[in-house]
Amino acid sequence: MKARVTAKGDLCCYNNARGDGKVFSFDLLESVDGEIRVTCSNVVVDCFYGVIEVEKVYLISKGSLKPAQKNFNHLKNQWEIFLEANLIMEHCPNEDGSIARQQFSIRPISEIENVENDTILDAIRIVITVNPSVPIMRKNGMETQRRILNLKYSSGKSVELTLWGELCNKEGQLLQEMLDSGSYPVLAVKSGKVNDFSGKSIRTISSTQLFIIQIFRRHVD
DNA sequence: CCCCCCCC
Repeated sequence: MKARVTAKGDLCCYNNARGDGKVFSFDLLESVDGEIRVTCSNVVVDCFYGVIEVEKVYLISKGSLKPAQKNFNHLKNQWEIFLEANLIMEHCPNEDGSIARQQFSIRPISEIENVENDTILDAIRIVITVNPSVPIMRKNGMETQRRILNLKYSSGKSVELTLWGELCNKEGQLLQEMLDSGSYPVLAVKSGKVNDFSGKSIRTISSTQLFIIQIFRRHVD
């Protein structure tokens, strides 16, 4: 397949009953078949973890298909690819415009109120407020950052989006600067999680990605 | 072939 890397996971080293190992996953987008997660381990990690870059297009052969692990993988695909040491992977230096940078599965505007808690969804909304980042002590004693935004939901309504961790810094800071300077960014949220604390809201998880896809200037009469 | 998602 020829596909673009849309996300790259962290390198995980583990030690369990079967011994030591390392593993990492990345996500691919193909122009016809859409998105799929790829996982590889050990010697394949050594060859490719440092090489694979988000947004680049690769030709990949000889991966094996297996059912998607829906607990960890929220992509719209019932399959995953596992790459073993016999894989063939090469970078396509000619950018292929037929493959998007990311794929979003947007639900109808009225739907979020009826979406079940913990659902993973995508959303494309105008950001109408951005609160400062604040430190939060997690239940495990580790400190993290939290930043609450409001996304325009329908006329007169907004839905809260809570950013956690690193997303508060680069992306959250940029969004705050845009609002402060009189712009309304349109934010695409890939893989946000629906929360049910005093009404429905959305929060980021570690696989959430944020994209600013358009910017409106504030209207002045 | 690991990770199970953070605060009120």
